[in-house]
Amino acid sequence: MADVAREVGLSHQTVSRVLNDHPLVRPETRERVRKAIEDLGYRPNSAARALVTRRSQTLGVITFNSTLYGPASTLFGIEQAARDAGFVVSIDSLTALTATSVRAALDRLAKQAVEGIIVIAPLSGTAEVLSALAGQLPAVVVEGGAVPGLGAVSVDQEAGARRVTRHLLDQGAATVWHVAGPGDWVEAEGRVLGWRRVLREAGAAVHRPLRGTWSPSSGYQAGRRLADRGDVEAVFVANDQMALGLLRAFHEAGVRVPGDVLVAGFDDVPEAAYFTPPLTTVRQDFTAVGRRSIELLVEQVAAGRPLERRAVVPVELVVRQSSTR
Amino acid sequence: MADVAREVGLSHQTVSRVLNDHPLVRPETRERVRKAIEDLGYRPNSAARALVTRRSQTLGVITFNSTLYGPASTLFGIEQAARDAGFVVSIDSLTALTATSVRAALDRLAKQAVEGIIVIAPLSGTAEVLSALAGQLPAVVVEGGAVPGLGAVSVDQEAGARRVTRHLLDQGAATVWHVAGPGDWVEAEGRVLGWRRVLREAGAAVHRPLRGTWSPSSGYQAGRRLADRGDVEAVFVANDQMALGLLRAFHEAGVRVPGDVLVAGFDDVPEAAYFTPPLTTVRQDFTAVGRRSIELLVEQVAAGRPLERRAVVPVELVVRQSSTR
DNA sequence: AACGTGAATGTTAACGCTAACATTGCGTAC
DNA sequence: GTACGCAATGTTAGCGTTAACATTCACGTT
Repeated sequence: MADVAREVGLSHQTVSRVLNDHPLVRPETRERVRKAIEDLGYRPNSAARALVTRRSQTLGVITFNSTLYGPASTLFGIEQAARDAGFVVSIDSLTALTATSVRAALDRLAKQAVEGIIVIAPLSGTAEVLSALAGQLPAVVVEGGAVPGLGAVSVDQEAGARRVTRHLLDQGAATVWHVAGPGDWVEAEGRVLGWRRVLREAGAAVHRPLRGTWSPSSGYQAGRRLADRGDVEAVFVANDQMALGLLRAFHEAGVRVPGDVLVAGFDDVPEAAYFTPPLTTVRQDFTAVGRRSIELLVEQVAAGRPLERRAVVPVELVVRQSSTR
Repeated sequence: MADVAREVGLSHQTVSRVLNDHPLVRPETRERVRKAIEDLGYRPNSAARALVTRRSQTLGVITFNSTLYGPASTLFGIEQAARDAGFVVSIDSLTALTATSVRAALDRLAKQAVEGIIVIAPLSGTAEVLSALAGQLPAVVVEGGAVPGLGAVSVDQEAGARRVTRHLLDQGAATVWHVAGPGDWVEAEGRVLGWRRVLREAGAAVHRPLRGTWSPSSGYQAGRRLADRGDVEAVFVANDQMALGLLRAFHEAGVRVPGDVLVAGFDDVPEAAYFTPPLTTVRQDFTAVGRRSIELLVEQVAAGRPLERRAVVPVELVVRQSSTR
């Protein structure tokens, strides 16, 4: 910076002013400084700036299962939005989702002096661990249940489940079976709730949901069991991956979809339209989730303290062959 | 730090020594300082440290299409390995892959004073843009072709393509058709090369590859065209997503797989085993790619300058129903 | 007893930047 | 013509850490 100042015959402070768009600099001076910066290839030292301003311009993201379509897309939205807001994103992905591992991740991010944190760790237990953060550091929880004093962004799981269940009933099914995700996942429970509510309202039989792990193989197993029953008319599977496994099991068992059984999933992964048959599903706008998370977080950072805020991202029912006769 | 020093009645420098595991500190003193740090909840200021050491402990990653299974998994491997090596990872994901956007990303990362960069941007053109980096900053290119003076990690695409093509021939096909990825992708070309070579060696007819975009819909279109021909015995599709689309097209056209046509893909996404029929494919160890990238990068960072290094990650043929009679 | 030696600790000065206050100089009012 | 105000720029200090050099002190050597 001193070099640039010398080059234009001004003080380093004026150079700093140009860099920070301070208004009290003559336009002509500003230009001269800009040119000198360019000529000398000067780059501001972010560590020095962070030291004196006490702002790292960094946001931390704790994520779990980041190779799945959903979290990966959310991460993508976060990164884009953070950049637009002038922040850099530091990722910390977990291999296991426990109180200890989340705490360790929080610790690592704190060490980096992040100004705020987004947690994509949709286990019900996460909320508790994070409540320690409330009042300390701005944070947003994605699909992690409500944490008093923090931001929360979630997809309207229940509405999606309701819509897809109603759709299956409308297609003539007497009732709808449900292959749920793991019980300790917030998203899984939201979907169970919506599904059950519609069945109750419609006076349809409510069978106990089958539990899967989100993986295709668990969907496959659920599919085998449902195929064996022989009295199933419609199945709402809690995500597209499991729905794929279920379709496979049905196919092997000679159960035709949608001929014998109607099937619907959740997520709308890019592959869903090309399953056999193309899968009816609920589209989640993961990128929007990422964007909204950053909005909520940046608001807190600007306020200089955590704030309780909530955002719900709407869903969209996508009807395809697997659920239409 | 001064507070800690005061607490134990020592100088701040001794505290610094404890923090940096300097040997010349009495074990007893070390313990006292550790305790005071704990008691006071002191956290070192990374900006101050970065300022004086001129080391940010940060590595940058430029990625493209990070919502796809491959890049997302690679990213995951990178993040894990970087953490183990004591580095923090800053992600910059691109929405478009052009010389300008890559340069902009490099610029943003440079501003963050990253100590090295990994580029997951598998277009042939990337190499040129990055060659400007050679000699400047340690960098590793993933699947981006060789860049003189930089590290490069790639999956052995050609070997994978050779193996899968030979497998299809072994199953009795007179020749193998190929649905390739976009021509400007390094991976796509590697697969074309391996495929063609095996056909040549076997004296089989080499048909012009059909070009897709990696997406299921492009695979679907290719599938329709191949189904129309009626003389196709086997197809090697350049990735699993396109293979899914192709399977769908075949299904609609009444072409049975593997009865009428043998099909194989590439990647081994988690869904592949549950396609209809389960898909023969080539497994890529994306996590290993991430790990190796960090190894190569850390080596350069330790050396204090870019080094030309190459790592090739092996592949594995996974035979499933789609290619076996 | 004086002296060197080396382990353990202390002191000082940067690192590159911004905040806060200080100075300059020019136009305007009286 | 002096005083004032305000825009534009300059000067100084300090953010929290580590590097480099300085000091102290215990101990063994001669």
